[in-house]
Amino acid sequence: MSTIQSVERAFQILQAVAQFPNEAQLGDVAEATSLPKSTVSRMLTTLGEIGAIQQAHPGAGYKIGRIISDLITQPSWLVNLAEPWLKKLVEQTGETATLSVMDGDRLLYVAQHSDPNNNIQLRDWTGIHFPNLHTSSPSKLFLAYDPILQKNYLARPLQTFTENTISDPTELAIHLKKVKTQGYAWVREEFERGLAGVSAPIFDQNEKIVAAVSLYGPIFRIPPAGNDAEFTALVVTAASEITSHLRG
Amino acid sequence: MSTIQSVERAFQILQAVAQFPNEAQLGDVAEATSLPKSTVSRMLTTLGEIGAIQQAHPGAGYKIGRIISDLITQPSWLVNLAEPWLKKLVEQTGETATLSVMDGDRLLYVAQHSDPNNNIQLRDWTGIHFPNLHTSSPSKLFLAYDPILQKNYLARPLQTFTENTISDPTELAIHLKKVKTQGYAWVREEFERGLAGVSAPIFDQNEKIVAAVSLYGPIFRIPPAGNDAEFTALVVTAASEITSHLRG
DNA sequence: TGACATCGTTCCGTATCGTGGAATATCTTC
DNA sequence: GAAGATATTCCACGATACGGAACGATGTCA
Repeated sequence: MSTIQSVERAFQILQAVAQFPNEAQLGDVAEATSLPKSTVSRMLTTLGEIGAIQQAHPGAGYKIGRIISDLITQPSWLVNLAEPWLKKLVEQTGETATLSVMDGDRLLYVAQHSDPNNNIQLRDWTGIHFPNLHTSSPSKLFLAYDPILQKNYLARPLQTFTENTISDPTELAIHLKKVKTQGYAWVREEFERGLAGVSAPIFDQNEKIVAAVSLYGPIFRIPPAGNDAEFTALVVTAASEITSHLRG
Repeated sequence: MSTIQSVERAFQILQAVAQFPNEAQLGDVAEATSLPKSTVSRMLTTLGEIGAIQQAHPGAGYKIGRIISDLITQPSWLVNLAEPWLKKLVEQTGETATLSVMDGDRLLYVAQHSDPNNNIQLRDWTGIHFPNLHTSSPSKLFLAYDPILQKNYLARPLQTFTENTISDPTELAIHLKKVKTQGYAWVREEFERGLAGVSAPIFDQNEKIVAAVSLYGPIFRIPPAGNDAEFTALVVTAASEITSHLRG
């Protein structure tokens, strides 16, 4: 099948604009793409109206517009549903809020929000599949509430990452029983030094865990064990409200 | 001026694809955009060849392609030139390497690289204009080497951010003299708790400072004062090599 | 196995759209 | 005010994109 020349040209122009260090002039783009200035002008006008290209003010140079970055943020209904609660947790604590689900036998992070003004940030886990279920708080919840998953997981060797990692299967089973009883899970430097957080489960109408809400941060900002009740309650409440919303 | 329908349609299709939680089917996109399937098919083929849309395999659903995210990374000649050294610093230390320049009377971060495997990350400063020159290590260098900038800056009140901020103009002038003598600048929690790093200057052929290379991280991972010579030397060496390259 | 439904691809006549050179408008510099 | 540079607009034209129809591939069901 043939392709569409105008669309190919539009992306040539976008890539040319993206290559300029600051802002591109129309003549620069025409030169870079070997297209007539009238063609480039019409393309830039179209891309400008779409929002794929922007100018600080009329007459200013051109640069890549916000629409391009918006295309990479791919929401889903659960991500959309949970977003207000994740943002509220960030507002309340300044720490990083995430949403995760199980995808096969690995945890999948599907959304992450954080305070953009914090210099110390967690890396963005969105889209990442995490196999080491015993070392992260959301996946501990899935292990706690899903006996089949837990049985299969404990049958495998548990890798040790830090001195805090719970690698003994018996010890982990006891720990997961406690997680289920209390209805939330903590990790403190069990996967990596400096990283701590708490998670709470989101259930569907069949009382089945479908997702987990988490609040993470660098350990020096996270309340220590024994003094974390308020912080924990925020996450448990958020997850509980999302569950209620999910049930209708 | 008129706009280009095909380009508008292409972005309609991209936005439709972006809205699907997992992968979009051709029929889904046709429905979402109210376009005939043959039109959508031709568009998806074109966007696929460009790389703006991708399929895991033929017959699989469609999702946003890598080209879109590439458009947001905007290099410049200095950014391109410095990139190998910034990446090397990240490899050597695991910390965050940045490149910054002065833009008017504010510091501008133009590039940042970090180890993607670190959970504790610095937020991305790229594109940010930073006015508080006395609290960041690259801008201390500009203050140290540019007497006019220093004179004008010291004439203004210096804001205090932490107990480590040097807010007294006399004390700052003495500190900047030392920075110029030693040829690098450190900050340790002078702007925000937990944040520390070192910077070294890049000079042009006229011995004028044009940019600064920095290596930042959370303070618990950064070598303490008195034990930072090796860490400092890595940055000074990188900046010196870039200067040599710049000079030809 | 055959019928049927659904999805995606390809074809092709048509006319709409995108083209690009030229003219014009705007802005900056001297 | 003139000259130069940059960007915008116009418009005749034909090349391109269009979309319905036909077709091929795949999956489901009796």
